[in-house]
Amino acid sequence: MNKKEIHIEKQGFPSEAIKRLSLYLRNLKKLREKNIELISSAEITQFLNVTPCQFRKDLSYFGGFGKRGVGYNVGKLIVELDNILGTNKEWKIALIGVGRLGSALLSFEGFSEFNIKIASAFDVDEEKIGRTLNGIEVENIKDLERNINKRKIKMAIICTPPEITQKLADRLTEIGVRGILNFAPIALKTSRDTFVSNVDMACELERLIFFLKGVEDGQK
Amino acid sequence: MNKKEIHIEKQGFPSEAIKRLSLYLRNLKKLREKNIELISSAEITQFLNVTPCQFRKDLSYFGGFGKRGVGYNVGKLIVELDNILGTNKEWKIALIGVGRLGSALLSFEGFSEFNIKIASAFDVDEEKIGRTLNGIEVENIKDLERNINKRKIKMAIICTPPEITQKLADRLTEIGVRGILNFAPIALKTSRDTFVSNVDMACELERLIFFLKGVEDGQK
DNA sequence: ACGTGTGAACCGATTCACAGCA
DNA sequence: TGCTGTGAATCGGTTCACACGT
Repeated sequence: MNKKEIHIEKQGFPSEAIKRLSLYLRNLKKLREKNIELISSAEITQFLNVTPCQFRKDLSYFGGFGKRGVGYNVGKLIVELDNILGTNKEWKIALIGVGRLGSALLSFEGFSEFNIKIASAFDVDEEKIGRTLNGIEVENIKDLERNINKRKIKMAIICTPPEITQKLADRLTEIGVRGILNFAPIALKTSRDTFVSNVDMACELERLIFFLKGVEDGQK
Repeated sequence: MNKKEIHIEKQGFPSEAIKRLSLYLRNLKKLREKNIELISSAEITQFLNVTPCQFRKDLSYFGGFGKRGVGYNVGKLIVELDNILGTNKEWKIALIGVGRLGSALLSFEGFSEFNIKIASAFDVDEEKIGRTLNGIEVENIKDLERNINKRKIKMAIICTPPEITQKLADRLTEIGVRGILNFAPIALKTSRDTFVSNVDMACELERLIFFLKGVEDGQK
């Protein structure tokens, strides 16, 4: 997944910074649970793969949330980040393709920490349609447009076979879905105002192998 | 997931280029199936989110595989990329954490196109240990070191709860695992010579939401 | 003439270094 | 003094533009 897949006007901050803000938010919430109220950029980045400087820079794109000579108030910063990221209201997402990966994602706990809720699931398979998984009824993909419109859903996760993914993405953008997280091994083409994030697990592994191979070759 | 998570010495080419090579390889194989023998950089990148120029540049890091004024021979380029990426020999991977996501990955077809084979699976859950999923027997995580060493496995996919992930990564690097694909929502810290790729689905979605939110706010 | 291969120019992201404030 | 906030410097990756080979 990659910044270039997200089509955005110039923003003044790197798109990767947003992913890091999510990371910070998650960790701040852990700190709050431990009743830690104050934290410096050096302390919080200690366990993330981020430099203190980058942490401060990322925050500075959105404002000055710390106190010089002191650090950041954990509770206050959580509120700010919740605001910036939109985590303070629930976001409904449709999931398309209830195969193994799809059903794993349906029951993935990790989304809830960011107030993300899978609100609809679709599949082509008659076997799956009508069944309920993790509280969500699997619907017929023929009803995609109708149901997504009805529920005013603006985001989708695609985990279908690659052959049908592009057409699906076209249908989704057609009805106003503006964010797509794509797990199918294909690079989606979408209009400029739709944000796509491709997670290509095979390519990811492939890259690891490449670097591993380099090490092994070097040892020979 | 992100270039900075991979610890590498200066290579002279961007780490992202490797992911793109995988993408090219996958598409070249599709072209070969359609009996297309010759392709230009402009033609192949038409359906990928890559410019012709970037395609040529990516290849040029590893050599000149095309013919000027002509294009690239599909079959020949596949052989070259297979070589560069190490896809010409089978890679064994261990999978740790056979929850919903883990078992989805165990049966993910997409790895085979790159000659990637999940060779071992581990879990802590007594219920799961001993069961066979997609031809792989789930083993007790206590036997992690013994079995990974025995099978000379150098790579792992982690899909455990985040609390135990760091310790697991430490155990893995300890016994010589040098590549980790991490799905747990935590930024792993590892030694310099271990390559880690973090796939953090929640942060990924969070970023989509951020940009969507921007659009909606703009409309108000 | 055509499409590749590549040094140079450009652009965006990260890091540095220090001014500013508690 | 200590840590934040930020313009400036640096670094790395992408894109440009054209020389080169077929």
